[in-house]
Amino acid sequence: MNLQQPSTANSPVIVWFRRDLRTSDHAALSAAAATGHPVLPVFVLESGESDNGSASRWWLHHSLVSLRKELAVLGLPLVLLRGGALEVLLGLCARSGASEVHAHHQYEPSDAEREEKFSSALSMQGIQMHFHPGTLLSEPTDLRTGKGGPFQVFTPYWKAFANKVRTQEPLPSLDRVRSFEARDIGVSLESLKLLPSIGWDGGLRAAWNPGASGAAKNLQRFLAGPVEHYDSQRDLPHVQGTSQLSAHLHFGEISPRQIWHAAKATGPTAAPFLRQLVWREFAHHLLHHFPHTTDKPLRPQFEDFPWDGDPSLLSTWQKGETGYPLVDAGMRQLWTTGWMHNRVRMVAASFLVKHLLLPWQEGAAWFRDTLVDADLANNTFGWQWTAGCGADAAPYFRVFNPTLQGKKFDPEGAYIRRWIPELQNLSKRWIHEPSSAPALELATAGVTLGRDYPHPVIDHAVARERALDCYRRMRMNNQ
DNA sequence: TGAAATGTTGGGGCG
DNA sequence: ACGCCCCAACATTTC
Repeated sequence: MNLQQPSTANSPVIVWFRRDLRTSDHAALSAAAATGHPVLPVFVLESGESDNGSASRWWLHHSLVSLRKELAVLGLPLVLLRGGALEVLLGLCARSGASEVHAHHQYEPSDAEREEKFSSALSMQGIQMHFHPGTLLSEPTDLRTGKGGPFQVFTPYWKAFANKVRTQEPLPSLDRVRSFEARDIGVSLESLKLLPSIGWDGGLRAAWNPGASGAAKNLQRFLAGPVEHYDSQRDLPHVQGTSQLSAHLHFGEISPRQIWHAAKATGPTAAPFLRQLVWREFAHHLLHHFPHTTDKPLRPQFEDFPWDGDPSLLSTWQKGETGYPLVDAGMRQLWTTGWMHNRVRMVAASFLVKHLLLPWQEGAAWFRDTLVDADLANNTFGWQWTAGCGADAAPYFRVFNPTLQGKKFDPEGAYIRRWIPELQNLSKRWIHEPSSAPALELATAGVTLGRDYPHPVIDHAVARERALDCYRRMRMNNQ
């Protein structure tokens, strides 16, 4: 039976916005516009989405505000709906008489299967569903090892990427687009309740400007200077030496190929930064081929690793009260701004799994809850890398010394002072190890350990030995 | 995209 | 002048 609705020149084409909240270099929007039909942009808030931490929801709210403005420039509305996307889209097609839906692919576990399901369910109703690439520079299945399997080590992946992937130029920008009259359809942005009910979001507002224009601004700032010294400065947490694009990229407010081409145009010095973009590709490649790694270690010998640290220390870590300044500064930066410098992420994450012996899954969950850039693929990859149980992983015996990392990457203590004001007046000699500072130094700086700033929750040398011991035991058990 | 322990070397103080 | 020792600086190995 043919259920196809009569498609007229006035029947709309729906653009289903997902994590691609931009109007430039937007394959789905461009394809819809090219049909000549009126275009109906829609965003569907689904419950139970993986990125539903409060910080992430805050970002989404403001990103939708921004998208609505951008669409208005093209003469388009943005319809907001909530519920299961399939039901919602079917309903919207029926109501508006649409016969085509365009969207970008997404790449989290079960997305591929789900997109299959969408395509067939919609085609049953005579509606064409088109999923476009555009969220990544390469599809997760594009690159294969010589043996035909997925990569598990970055360097060979990087080589294959450099050899095979040709990144297209971004799409030409759109002029006005024919719009579909969407009156009386959809709900208000406020009713999505994405904003926090109590005002804890001041730090986020001060730090970020969600949306495509904020993304463009960060890219421009980065390419105007920091990109040149990226290799040496990206590890300094008190310097704005990184692109600050992670959250914008996660929500698709800017496309990876826009970044790729803009960076490349600045010359050969952009190479280290471009390589960093390919880590994102690698993380998505891994998650696609090993979807179970969101909660299980990639390397099976870690299945029953004894993560038997004191569970009460999880909240100590979350609050930034471990007594190790670099770890605490990072955790407080995260809580306040929804973001943490990457070098500090490595140190703070290593501290949770190796010093505190708490499961990396707990850390990953906390990061998903609090990061504005919370991204399942990147986050999963990063945590497994840190714990030593993932792809291209840090060997387990590589235990970061948070004090040394502080001295090395924050030699003046500027980052510590920014996020731990109670240590403000401690000299750079002692700011990374207040618990070793002479009593006079502490007194002069007005710091009483245990009152103003905590004693270390565990001694570094002791923790290191304990972690190495667990590793040795695991190796024994797997022989 | 470590850190700590251990090993090696070479300059200089000193008898 | 010579050998001995100390130890800082660097290199290598181990976890």
